[in-house]
Amino acid sequence: MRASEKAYAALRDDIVEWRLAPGTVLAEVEQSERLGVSRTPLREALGRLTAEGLTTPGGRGVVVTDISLEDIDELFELRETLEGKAAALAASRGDAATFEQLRGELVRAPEMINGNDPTRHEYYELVGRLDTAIDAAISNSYLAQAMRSLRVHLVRIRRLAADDAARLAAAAAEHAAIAEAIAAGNPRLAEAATIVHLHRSLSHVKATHASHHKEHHG
Amino acid sequence: MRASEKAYAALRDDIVEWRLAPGTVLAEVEQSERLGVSRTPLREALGRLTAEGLTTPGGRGVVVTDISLEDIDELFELRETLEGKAAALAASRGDAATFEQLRGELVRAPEMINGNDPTRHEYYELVGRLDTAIDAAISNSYLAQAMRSLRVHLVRIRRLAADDAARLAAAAAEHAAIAEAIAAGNPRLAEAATIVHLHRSLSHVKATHASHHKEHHG
DNA sequence: ATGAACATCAGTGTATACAAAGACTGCTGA
DNA sequence: TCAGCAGTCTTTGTATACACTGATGTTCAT
Repeated sequence: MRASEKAYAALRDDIVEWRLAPGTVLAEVEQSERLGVSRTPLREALGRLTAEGLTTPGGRGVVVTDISLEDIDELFELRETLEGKAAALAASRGDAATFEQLRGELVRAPEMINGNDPTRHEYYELVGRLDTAIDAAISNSYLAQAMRSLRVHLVRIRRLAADDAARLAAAAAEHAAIAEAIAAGNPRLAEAATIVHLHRSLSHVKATHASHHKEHHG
Repeated sequence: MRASEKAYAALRDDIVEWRLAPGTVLAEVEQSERLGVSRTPLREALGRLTAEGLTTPGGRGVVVTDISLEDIDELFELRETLEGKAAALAASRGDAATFEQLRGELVRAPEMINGNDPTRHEYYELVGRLDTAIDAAISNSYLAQAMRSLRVHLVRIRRLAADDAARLAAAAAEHAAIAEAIAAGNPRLAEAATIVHLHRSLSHVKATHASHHKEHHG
């Protein structure tokens, strides 16, 4: 594995998993020593992170960007636009059998969620497969790229919300509804189902974030 | 000016202005010598270009990405989604006086187009001001960023289309309609006006491209 | 003549040394 | 005591040397 790739993956992970808090300044020598690479590949990694919006060039060095509550609203506003359109396109252009299959798996998702894997790896992998299927179905590389660049930030936010079993089960049902609409070739329904799902996710995130805040400061 | 910035600006310009044709491989030593910078800042420039999608890592070195006719369709599909949403948000959140002012200027745009400046600098500057005003009005940095990253590719495409006076006058009228809808605070009308404008632009680009193709090969 | 193995080389990936810019500290003067 | 300034020192920006990889061509054996 290339050193720049290694540094990028490590830093990205540290930021997404909140091990590097927003506002942290990433000094080049400090990080290059910590990650065991030289400054050259480290700078390349920082450049990629900045391009993705996970870091931003601040006065001295790059700093980890903040995600405030307003940012989350903005993020979901864009996400609603992009994923709504993507779901509609997938319904128009996608292969019905593929999404019918995914719908079937999603309906049985509660079994995974209540299983004995605390990381819910199997569940998240299934949701990832739905994303991938939509990406492939829309056959629009620019839109797919735009959504990919958004997902980084979403993973970061997901880490803020407690992924309790109840919410996950509800989310699985919402995903199943999206898959069903796409399989049925109904663009407007697919878009609507996506928007409903995103709004519920947003409400959940904001509710959790508010309680976290209360817990820490109240 | 930093060397990396200089290299980035130069390469980006060369690609957007079609001086570097799609498929051209940008070898590091070759380009660094041509631009008078060392390999280190040049690599940073190539990284930024690749992040923006103007170049792509191909086997040996990075190559200038192609823009085919299908790509243009995909690009406008995403553009319709993003700019349609942006216009709607601007209508909801923007300041009416600002867009009323812009509408007035756009109505008088034909005078600029038929003026004696062959580059139509004044006209493009006015259209740019409309874009900027919309960016500011939506107050959504993620959406604004997504649109900015699209505009690079659009400039590249614009260079393909002949910007004849007739089309420019029509485009100005379409822009005026968008500004009017935003000033009136009518989101759905603003979105519709944007979609109409983009479709007409796309038709014009494709028509020009087709005739170019015919001219060269027929 | 053809195929395989090896050598050579072009070109990227990485490390490090050097240069420049900017911030912090301490001093001086009012 | 505080403002201004200079010096130093940290940190980024750039250049270059070195390492490694993959490709290409050549040679030798069959």
